[in-house]
Amino acid sequence: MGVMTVVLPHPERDEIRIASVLHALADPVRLRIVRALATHEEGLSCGVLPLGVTASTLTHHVRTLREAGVVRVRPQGTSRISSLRREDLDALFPGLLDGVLAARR
Amino acid sequence: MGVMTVVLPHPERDEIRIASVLHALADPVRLRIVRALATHEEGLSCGVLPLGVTASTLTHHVRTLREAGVVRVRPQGTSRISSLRREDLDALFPGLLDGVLAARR
DNA sequence: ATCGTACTACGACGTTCATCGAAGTTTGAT
DNA sequence: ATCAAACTTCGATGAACGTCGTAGTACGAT
Repeated sequence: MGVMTVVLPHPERDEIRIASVLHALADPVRLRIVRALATHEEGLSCGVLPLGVTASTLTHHVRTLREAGVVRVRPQGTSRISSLRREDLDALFPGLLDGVLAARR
Repeated sequence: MGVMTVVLPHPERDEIRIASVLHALADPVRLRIVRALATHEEGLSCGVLPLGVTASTLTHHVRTLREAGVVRVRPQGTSRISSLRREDLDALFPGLLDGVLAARR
């Protein structure tokens, strides 16, 4: 019975709050995810990344990013394709994302 | 016996880590402090801000910001003057601070 | 020397968080 | 109809966090 396919809730642009975004970005694993997504405009299935956490932990992190408005997630087959919400973030907090990504290491 | 006056440790610019900075900024009270400091180049005693937390909680927040490298704190009389480490942050993460401050509300 | 102000250290408390494993759902391929 | 792969949900666990109150230290003024 379809529960997995129930639409994934994403905040509208106006609902994105800076504190939530910062909290979402303030975790090493999630930061690595964001960096990876930054180099894959098309989006990608985070499961392919070598993050060193279990699948259920990854689910938790991707949900945190999605609910904060940092990533957009769309189902594709048995996978979920995540992509950075660059336009929204740049519009709301111009420079923030670039600043984060500029951090070497 | 001077314990209060023992130098306040600040990370060098090279020691500032993006994850720590983001974590430091990801709290409503600390974000209000940073916003206030952004409009006071000279720095100010955070105790004067209407933050709605006790003095000991404020100490905790200012220490978090200082240890992350977001603010510089210098003793002055019985007070501590905090100021934003704008140069360091802009050099390390160009745009980040401006992006955070650009967030309306 | 005393006092008030500004801040800190310490300990406690409840909450949130990152993590995992086990069990379950969905989808696409066989 | 079966099966495997990708992901989710649930519950548990230990760590980190924000908050406070109490007690204490440092400094400036009286």
